[in-house]
Amino acid sequence: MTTHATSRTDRRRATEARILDSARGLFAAKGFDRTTIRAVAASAGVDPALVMQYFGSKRGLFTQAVQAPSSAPRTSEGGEAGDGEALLDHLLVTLGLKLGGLPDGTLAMLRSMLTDPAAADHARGALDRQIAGIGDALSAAGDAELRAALIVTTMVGVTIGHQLLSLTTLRDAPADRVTALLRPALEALAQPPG
Amino acid sequence: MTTHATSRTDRRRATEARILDSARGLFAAKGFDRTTIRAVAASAGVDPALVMQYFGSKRGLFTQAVQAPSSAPRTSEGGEAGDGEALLDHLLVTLGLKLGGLPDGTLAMLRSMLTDPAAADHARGALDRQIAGIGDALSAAGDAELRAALIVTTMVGVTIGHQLLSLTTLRDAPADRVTALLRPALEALAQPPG
DNA sequence: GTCTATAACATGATAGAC
DNA sequence: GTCTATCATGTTATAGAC
Repeated sequence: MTTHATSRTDRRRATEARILDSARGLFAAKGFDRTTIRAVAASAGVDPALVMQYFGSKRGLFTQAVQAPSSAPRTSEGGEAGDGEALLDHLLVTLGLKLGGLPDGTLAMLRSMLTDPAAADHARGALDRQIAGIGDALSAAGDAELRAALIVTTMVGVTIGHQLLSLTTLRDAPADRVTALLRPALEALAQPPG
Repeated sequence: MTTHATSRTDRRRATEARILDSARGLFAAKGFDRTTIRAVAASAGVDPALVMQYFGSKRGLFTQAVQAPSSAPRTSEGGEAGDGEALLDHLLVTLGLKLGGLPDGTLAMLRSMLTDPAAADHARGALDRQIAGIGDALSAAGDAELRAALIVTTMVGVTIGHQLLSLTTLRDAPADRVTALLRPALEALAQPPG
């Protein structure tokens, strides 16, 4: 009778994943401070102490939850090759996906980054890296990195307005219309001044 | 001996203002959740109970703190007249001021709006109103309001990246260079597509 | 291995002495 | 009017029973 279809460590991994899913969802919806271990445990159907046993602390749970691979598309952390035109296409496609719905891990970080210093550090690092990558691709003239920063912050602003604030005008606008209107603006930022 | 230079109600108003100033600063720096009544009272040099006596609740304190006139320039909640060109100038000047330093009341709202539902409602209302105003000024073709929303969210994103996240590239960039680079992008958003 | 019980602490709010 | 003392609650985290 020791041959079960699900071994002990399998079950352990399963509940661990269930806890991480619940945590991601709650962190994304309410942010770090307002998400309690109790609520995560209840949502996952386990005891609060078990969450602590597995992840050590609330911060550890948050870190693992936002970094976990989960089952969602990556957020373009890969090759930033090609010329400016291809780069813009890539950015707009990425933004289109973002507007369609961001993975909970990213939402959790976005929501917490203004009030939780650790999340702020994490977000700052990720955005700075993205800015550096785009800045390299825009290496044409001076101010390339500053222009890259404005491109990134623009997309962050639109994403926040749409996903986290639900601004009425943005909420029910089709994603492709948003990207179409945004394209000339990003092109202007991608081009060197003068 | 009843003729003091500062009457009783004068002193009351003075300490009330001091409490509001401390609250604004802390709410701006740490957000609603992580700002405690005790910390506000300590910063203002009064007893925590006095803060409750004056403002009833933490929420009441927050509301009065962010809405208080304070001694800072208004955030362009006034006449949105003129043609598109003048509007853009106005927006860029406003953004330039924002980059120079936002009033604590506005910072407090920006910082808390992603995690505190009440602050989110307040911010959504203010931004929706601003979008409607700009949308009227852009009444040229269709999508005017959506383009206005993108203009506003762009500025919000840049402001957050600069003031709240301190993205390294944006932090030490001169404000006038930022506005100069941003102008063509906002112009592109202000113009009807086609 | 899992959960009950509780420790240890911080917070917002209240009541009552001075 | 101002502050001391406290309540009631909710939090993370720990120890020990099952």
